[in-house]
Amino acid sequence: MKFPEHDQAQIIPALKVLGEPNRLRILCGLGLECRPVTDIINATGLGQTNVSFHLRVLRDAGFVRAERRGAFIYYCLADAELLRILHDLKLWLDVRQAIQADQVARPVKHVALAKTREET
Amino acid sequence: MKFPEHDQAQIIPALKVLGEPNRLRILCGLGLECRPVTDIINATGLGQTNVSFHLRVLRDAGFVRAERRGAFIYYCLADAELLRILHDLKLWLDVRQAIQADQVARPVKHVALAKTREET
DNA sequence: CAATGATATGAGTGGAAATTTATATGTGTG
DNA sequence: CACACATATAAATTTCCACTCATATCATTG
Repeated sequence: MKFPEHDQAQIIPALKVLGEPNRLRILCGLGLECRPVTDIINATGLGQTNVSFHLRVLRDAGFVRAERRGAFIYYCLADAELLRILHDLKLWLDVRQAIQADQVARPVKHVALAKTREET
Repeated sequence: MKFPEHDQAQIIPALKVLGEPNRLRILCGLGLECRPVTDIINATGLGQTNVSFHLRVLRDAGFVRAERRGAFIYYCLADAELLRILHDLKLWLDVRQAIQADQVARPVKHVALAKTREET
């Protein structure tokens, strides 16, 4: 599979947005059912201003939708499919970790970069 | 779909690693065929030390494999499947962008956050 | 083993991004 | 319309991370 720079440039911002712990937490805490900001603040324990900041980033990135109802503003996932993609990544990482654990377990000769001088 | 904090903690580092432009460029430039570092340096135009730094991050994350052959060290993708996941994300973003462009096109009433005072 | 080339590591620095502090905007309610 | 509440924005601060500079390690070759 090929991945031209143009496509890279497209996903980079998305990866940056998702790669921030509090932001991902907010995102994953959100379902498709919309919730007011105060809920999110309580659920996460983060400061109001901070939550607001992250919500804006998530909104700008198109990951969440905002909807005003009276004095409140409700947020929800723009598309739950995103979670599936993240889950895919998680599964891949699981497999990877298993493989690497295995490679460490039986001392195959693979790379020896940056060797610590034990025996010379 | 559910995404517990434990799973989030697992993917965060991966997202961080992938979210850096030069790193992603190195990764995507790499195929399954291994290449020595000098090749990567030339291909990217980055400094040797910088490339080395990013390669270490990629290696620690399990995204690339390193293999020594004589004085050279060859790097390649640990698993091309990763590119598929990134591609999945790209496709999702494509769809998202189309949807949002559409929503901007016809002025449906969605949110009006942070209104700029044009008419009052 | 001296010298050269390939790559890695460590300390230091600058800039960007996250968080906080302070304040503004917007909305129901008496 | 004044007040209280929900949320957003701006500026200031802190935290983090990519990049560079200097140097170390490792392998090859003479």
